[in-house]
Amino acid sequence: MAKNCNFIEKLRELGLRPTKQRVKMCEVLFNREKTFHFTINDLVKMISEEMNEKISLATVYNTVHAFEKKGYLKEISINSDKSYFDTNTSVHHHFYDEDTHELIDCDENDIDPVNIKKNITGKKINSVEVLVKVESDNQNQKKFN
Amino acid sequence: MAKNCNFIEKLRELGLRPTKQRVKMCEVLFNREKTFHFTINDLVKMISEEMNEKISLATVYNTVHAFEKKGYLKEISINSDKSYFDTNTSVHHHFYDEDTHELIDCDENDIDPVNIKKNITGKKINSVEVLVKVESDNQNQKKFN
DNA sequence: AATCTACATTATAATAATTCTAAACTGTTG
DNA sequence: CAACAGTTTAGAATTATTATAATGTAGATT
Repeated sequence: MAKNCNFIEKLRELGLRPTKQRVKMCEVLFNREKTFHFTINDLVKMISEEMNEKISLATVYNTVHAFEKKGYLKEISINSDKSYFDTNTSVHHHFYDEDTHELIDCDENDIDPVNIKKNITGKKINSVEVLVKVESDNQNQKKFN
Repeated sequence: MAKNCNFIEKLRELGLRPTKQRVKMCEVLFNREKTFHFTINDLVKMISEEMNEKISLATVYNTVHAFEKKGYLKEISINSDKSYFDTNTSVHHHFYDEDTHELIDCDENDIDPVNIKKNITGKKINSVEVLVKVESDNQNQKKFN
């Protein structure tokens, strides 16, 4: 769909210099049909699979945070040892599969809007996130220990 | 309220040896009117303030996880660099103050139950958590930069 | 096109949270 | 009270992330 030159233009619009590392990361992150979730580690793997040259880990962190600050990535809250990011930056909720550690988007229609009747005085709401933790439902399959 | 001997008895019931470290941690965590939130760091500080002897960091981690596994502590999801725990293990939601990094219980009546209309097939729901991120609402107070 | 400069990248070190390890210690059981 | 399994401990190891400081480069200026 979008070609490199588009990313170059887009980066410039955002006030980010279109370095080859950033353009590459745009391709990996945004040049696809569907949005997806990833950890920094996932992303490093994806990049190295699609590339002969390597992008430094520090650059991956820097660029992910730059894209996040510009609103093109969203960090997702999971109590875990690592951060998850989402290329879907719209307001939506998640299932988290505790078996596979996979993060899955909730369809907008699958969870009714959360009704917050009372907020904390003097504070404004920045975001409302629902995290539904799920696990395989194998009643038959007993664990050995 | 509950005295040491009660904690000793309680620990034994749970199949946890009532070592002096565990009893001490019970006092710090559960011997109070209100439930509260803490990080491991907070807890270590609380313990050292109330004690002449120290409890090893590894033991604090071990014991917190033991209590969590037994269902007397709950880990709370916040995208952050550290884990938050809650001595309130009932189903309830949270406000997270992004200014102060404070975690505040939602009153049960302040958020309507979350209605999940469609789950993932073959999976059972372990938990549903709402996290409402808030920030001070000072329209008047402009930021310099 | 050569030069300049602020912004970027990089390898590496540093930090922080957490887990692992293996030795020493201690409730509990017989 | 002896024995053993479960615990604690200090410190090392691991993992995720951020900081540092030298080098590289995009884009403006000459």
